[in-house]
Amino acid sequence: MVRRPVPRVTVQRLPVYLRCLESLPAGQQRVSSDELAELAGVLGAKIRKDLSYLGTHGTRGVGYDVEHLKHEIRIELGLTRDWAVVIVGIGNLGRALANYGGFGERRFRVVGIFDSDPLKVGRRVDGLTVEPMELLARAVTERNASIGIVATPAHAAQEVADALAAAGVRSILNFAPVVIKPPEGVEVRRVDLSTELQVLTFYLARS
Amino acid sequence: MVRRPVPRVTVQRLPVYLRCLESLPAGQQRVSSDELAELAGVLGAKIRKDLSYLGTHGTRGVGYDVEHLKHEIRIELGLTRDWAVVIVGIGNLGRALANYGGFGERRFRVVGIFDSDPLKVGRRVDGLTVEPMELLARAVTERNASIGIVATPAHAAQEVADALAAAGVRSILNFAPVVIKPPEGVEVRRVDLSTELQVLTFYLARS
DNA sequence: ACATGTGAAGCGCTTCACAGCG
DNA sequence: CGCTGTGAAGCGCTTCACATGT
Repeated sequence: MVRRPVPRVTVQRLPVYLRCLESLPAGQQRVSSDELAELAGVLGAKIRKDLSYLGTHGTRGVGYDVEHLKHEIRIELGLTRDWAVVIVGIGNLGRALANYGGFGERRFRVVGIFDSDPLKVGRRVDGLTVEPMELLARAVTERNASIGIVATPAHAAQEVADALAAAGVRSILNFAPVVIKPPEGVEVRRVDLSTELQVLTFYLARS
Repeated sequence: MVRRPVPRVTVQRLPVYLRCLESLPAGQQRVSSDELAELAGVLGAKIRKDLSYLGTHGTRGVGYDVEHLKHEIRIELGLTRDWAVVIVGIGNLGRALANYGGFGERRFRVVGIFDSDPLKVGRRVDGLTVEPMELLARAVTERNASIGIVATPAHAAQEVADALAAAGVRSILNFAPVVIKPPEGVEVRRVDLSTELQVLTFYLARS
């Protein structure tokens, strides 16, 4: 019960657990590890082990208090404060992300959208105006953005990531179909439609 | 050198390796594991181990033949034939996916786009017309779709996944922010913007 | 000389199984 | 009794280190 470091795989599951908890009926006060596991598509033992890293206390013979557990996970994930996000690359995907409603629910605020194409600069997307890349650095600083979303074509992604890092962004979510070399001190995660489809065809091709 | 089963993690990296190989200068004939590793952001030993599962043969002292290796990986991933894809849910994200250019390069063909909203049915998106859900089952069969993309709101995702499975789809890529219970015999993968952002804030919150 | 291919060691995560506690 | 919390075992992946082959 000492506070061991939280394994990366556990961190990746916590948002899922949180969402499952939020999907429970409004009146439900308690939940067992097996019940939550069913919703999350894992085994009960994994839920208990994962939650044990948070030092969370359920009640033996009873289960977990839903509200308390949600609160614990939110604290762990840093969701008790707002996070300012900038999006670079306002093509189809960037526009979809800018319009994505899910940001607000989780206290992510899109504070700037940027594109290098002069034809796109000035357009309005979901209440924001597309700004030129020249304004990125100042915007990140002044609006205190710590997360950058890269939705550019592959060839521009590394340069944009470096620019975001230089501007002070500490976390990058990369939607460009390319591996970015993480700038020093910056956490990069990749979301890659094309890769996911190819994993699916691997299994399709041999079944 | 017997053909052991390819580990899941290796399958997930093969598309990345393929993309890195394709990004090499046109004239380059050979590549070493360390060189490819640098591009892919991994260690050389991992490349060699991963490729060993394919029974691929590099040349000791020299490296891998680029064209041959690309071909081997494409075969392994089932990318030597076309795959028909249907997209369900034509909101911002679904529209962005329908417009996504990367499909064609990898031999994925979008053969149908569907939405339950009568106001969206009939609209044209990137050369396709949005069809009503009632036509999904027949379309999957007649157009021989094996992959379904779920881009609906969370509350509709399970139902849509089940409908896709019933229609004969064997692989589903789920963009809805919810865990889908995989229908019997169907491989489901999840792509989740909100989850990824929350993983980032976990690390932001403690640095 | 050089880079691959691979046993073996190391590491981290999953799952088991049950002690502990309400 | 029921469900959590957790050592311990099991499993799969990563990394090492070097024998192997050109």
